[in-house]
Amino acid sequence: MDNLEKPRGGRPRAFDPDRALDAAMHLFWEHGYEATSLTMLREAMGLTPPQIYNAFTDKETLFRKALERYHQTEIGFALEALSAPVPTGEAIRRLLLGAAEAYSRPDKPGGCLFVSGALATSPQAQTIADELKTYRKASEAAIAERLADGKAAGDLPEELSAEGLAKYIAGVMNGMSIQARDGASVEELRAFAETALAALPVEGQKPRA
Amino acid sequence: MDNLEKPRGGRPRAFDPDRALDAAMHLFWEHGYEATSLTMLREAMGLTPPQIYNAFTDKETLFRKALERYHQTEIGFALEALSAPVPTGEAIRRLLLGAAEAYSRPDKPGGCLFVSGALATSPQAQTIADELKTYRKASEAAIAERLADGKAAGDLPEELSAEGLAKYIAGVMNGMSIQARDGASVEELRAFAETALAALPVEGQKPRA
DNA sequence: AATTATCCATAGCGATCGATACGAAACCTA
DNA sequence: TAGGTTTCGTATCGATCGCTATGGATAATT
Repeated sequence: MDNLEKPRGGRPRAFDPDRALDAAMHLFWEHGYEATSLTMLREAMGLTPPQIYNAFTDKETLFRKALERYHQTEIGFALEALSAPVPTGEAIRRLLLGAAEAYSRPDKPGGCLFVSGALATSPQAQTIADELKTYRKASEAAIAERLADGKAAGDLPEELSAEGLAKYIAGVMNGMSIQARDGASVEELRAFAETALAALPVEGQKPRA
Repeated sequence: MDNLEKPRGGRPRAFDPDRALDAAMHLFWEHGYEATSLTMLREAMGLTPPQIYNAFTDKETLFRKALERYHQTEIGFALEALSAPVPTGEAIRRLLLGAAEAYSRPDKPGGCLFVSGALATSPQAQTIADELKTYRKASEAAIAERLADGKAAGDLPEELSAEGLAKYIAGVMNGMSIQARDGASVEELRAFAETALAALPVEGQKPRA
């Protein structure tokens, strides 16, 4: 962490890098990497260009740090759901319902930054698109691992493909992200999640109905 | 259609507008609206800027015509599936399996133009993003209508929400679009579709297995 | 052949993009 | 207090963005 190891001397920063990064993250979340201009970042972060470049190197590095911050502050529900000591079906249920909440917060941009941050880009930003794909693939892999554990625990049928089902669950979350961006409410996303859960090969502890 | 009513006189076009529009469509499909520059369009369409602007007015109009062309030439499977004289479950099945094919053609960009064309944009391109959202909402509405017909025909339980299930199916297709963009094969997308179909409240005519 | 209309190619428009040069200001160490 | 280091604010940089002015070329119409 750069902002922890103050080397020595020099004029102190006149702003809080974490607050600035937070503003940048929300802007990237809303408009994506390429469509977010330095002018927009300047206004949202309340900084001058040299302040931004001195603290975050360049736009690409700023975006990557925004990704890290998003991962740490906005989608903890995922790791929580996948690591909770509950049956596999319940874990996936918490994952999808958590996404329903996280993708439709009123004070946040809709959907997931990992999806809307850079889906279609210019050739110059291909590395950014690849980075986001890596994040999405990592999520999918984490789900697959949880499902494999579920198979080992007897929660899921032995003949099931953990990778295949993980692709479905990750894809459902991506679809929820698009629906959220189209204005779906948290209730609609929850209903979406419940419907998606019906496809799981587990004896669903159905919602109280 | 402008290209049908030749008014009279004048020097004839030295290019085929439909071929040029096709090249533009594929470029927008791959890179999205904003990230596709006029330079890229020039090279792909084999035209000079004045030729493009004379034939298609401006970049935004060109994109809108590309959307129409995409709708007409690339996703006929959807209307076909929804209007086929088959039970509702089979219609949705054809819809999702058709999407699996259409989103992973080797000679085409992955996914759906209506999703990747403009998901996160600059404020200047908000109208374009809204236009794409309108297309997505229209697809969802078409599915909801087919589901309502299915309820009337007794294919689906009466207490089911056609709109809610349509949101799920449309969202699943959006999710498949993202997965296709991440390199999912047609087989993986078909498996995705089959899993998603298991959530439908119909006696599934399961795949021959 | 003369007129009119449309398209072609060359060149370049103003605006915005991401990123910086510069020198003054503000802190620490010695 | 002097030296060293970092950030500050101001003013831009060259490149690319979408787009167009201009004038010659090629057709149908009269």
